[in-house]
Amino acid sequence: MNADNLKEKEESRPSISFIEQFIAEDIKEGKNGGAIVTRFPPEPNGYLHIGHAKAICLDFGMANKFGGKCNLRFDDTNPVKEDVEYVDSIKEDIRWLGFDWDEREFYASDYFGKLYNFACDLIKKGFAYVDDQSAELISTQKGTPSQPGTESPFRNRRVEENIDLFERMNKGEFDEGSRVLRAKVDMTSSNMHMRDPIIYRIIKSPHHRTGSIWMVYPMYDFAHGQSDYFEGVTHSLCTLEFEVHRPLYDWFIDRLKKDDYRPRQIEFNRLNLTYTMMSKRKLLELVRKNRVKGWDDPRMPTLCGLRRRGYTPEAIKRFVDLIGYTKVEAINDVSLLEHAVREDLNLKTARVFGVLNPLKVIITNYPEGQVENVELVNNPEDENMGKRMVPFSREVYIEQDDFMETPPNKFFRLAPGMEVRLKGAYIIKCEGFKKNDKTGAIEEVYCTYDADTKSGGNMSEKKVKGTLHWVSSAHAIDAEVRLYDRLFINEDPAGEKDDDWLNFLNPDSLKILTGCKVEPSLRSAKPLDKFQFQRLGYFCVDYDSNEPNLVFNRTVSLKDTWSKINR
RNA sequence: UGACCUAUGGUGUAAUUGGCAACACGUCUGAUUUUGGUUCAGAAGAGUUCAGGUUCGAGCCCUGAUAGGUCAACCA
Repeated sequence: MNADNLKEKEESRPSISFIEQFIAEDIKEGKNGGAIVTRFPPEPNGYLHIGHAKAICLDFGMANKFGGKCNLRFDDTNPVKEDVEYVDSIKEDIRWLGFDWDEREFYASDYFGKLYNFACDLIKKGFAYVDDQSAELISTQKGTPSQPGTESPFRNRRVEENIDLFERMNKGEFDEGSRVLRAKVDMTSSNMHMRDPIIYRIIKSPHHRTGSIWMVYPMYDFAHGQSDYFEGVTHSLCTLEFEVHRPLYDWFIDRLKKDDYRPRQIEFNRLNLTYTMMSKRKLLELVRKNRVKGWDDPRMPTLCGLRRRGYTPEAIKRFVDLIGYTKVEAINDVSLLEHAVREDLNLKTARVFGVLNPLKVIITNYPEGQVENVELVNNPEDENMGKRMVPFSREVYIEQDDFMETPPNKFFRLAPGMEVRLKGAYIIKCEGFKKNDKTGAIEEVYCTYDADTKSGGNMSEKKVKGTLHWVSSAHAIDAEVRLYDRLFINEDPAGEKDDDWLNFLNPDSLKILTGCKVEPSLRSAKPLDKFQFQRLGYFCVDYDSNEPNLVFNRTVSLKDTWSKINR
């Protein structure tokens, strides 16, 4: 597939999400004067992962599609969980994906004043009250989904008393947990969120942006919709679990809005990936318990982890495009993500020679000390990527897997008496090998080469079934390669148990291979450069290496039909 | 026991709004290939959760089941 085909394919994609249809209808009906404003509202309490990428692509994508704008808004209403470290990383990751919020960077904390005033307004109109009860008592009074709640004895406090108490809550006169502000909605509602939801609580920890000027902080439900309103957001896209919050969202907007404009909440399905655990809480736990080296550990499904692993933003966006947005709780197959990565990297990456498990081959009839440079195409998919010269000599390394003493049927590589081509160089024939008597390991393979079969030469039409990658032993650079097998966990998230999820971590998700040999052209490779090691997969140069040599992370393996045949 | 949401090949999504169920991934064949990659050609695989109803005609509308999910944090 070339770039044009890909473009064609993308354009031919027929699906239009229900969200797109909703927005198109709203425009048609002239709602909000035809304006389209969306927002991406992360809480700065962790790093962004691939699930967020789905939301980001939608929020920015819909704005772009309809000529609108997308705001970046940090939902920082809970100071005990949040930190500037996360703010910075979130911005970096969104930019990496290729989206820009220009100057529209907002914080829910920017609206603390407005929200406070709105809360006072609700109190004055009899729509909110201070409750002195304990969390436990409030909780039991809420009832259950099938049984209505009962009203708090403080529900009908006088307005003046409520205002006074709320002000004093904010001055720090009361302990955390001693009082809350609740909206007066309906304790008998079938929707639990409407049973006089708590809208303000006392928190005395300093906020990462506002310091200690506030002692009361709004809850999500009291901040999100209003923030949307303050910013002129028209379409507030969020995940399915917020569906039951929508009546409350609308309830607050009804009491806040002063004109025809109103934001609309639309829910879509969250991303679930097989073998992948994406709960922010659990990712944080992995980092804290040092089960991974950090948020950007290449095993992490975080955007920075995937980046370090060698994923491209284009591949991630393509994947998101392929899975679509619906209201079905879907579990997407990682193989589709991996497909998207291969599709993108196949076009972009230079092919290089690297041998993961070296086995020395000695070409007995090749002159000792002779070195010749053979010419190789960097990327058969893209001529513009040019060619390179790779040194060839009497001793080369091939992959251990590429030699078998007693080969099975359909084995097209090297075995006693068999001929293969060393890619870009000569056809060689296996004449013998040295085996360790004790371990049975093959230590060296002896071959002869046919000088007339050099690539590009006259006799080069001679056909052999197999072509091997190789690295000249005298010129090879030692490298370390980290192989990643799937992202994370062995079982699908559906089967995941909450208590012992750490045991689901795939022990094979990181294998480190040392002593790998790579061709000398890689000496100039820079961190995050990506390559395709012939027949082995796509690899990305790591930036977190204490070793003097190159370290590669395997991005994704190639489709390997041989191992399937072998199975 | 309640409210809300959802149900289409193995997986994820479509179906011009009521007109022969299509696409992608995956799987399997074959061809080309100096990557067992890529590319190309082709195949198998669902009759749309079930039962009724409306209609000339239903994946789509109606009724009722069934299954799964969400909701009872001073988290977002």
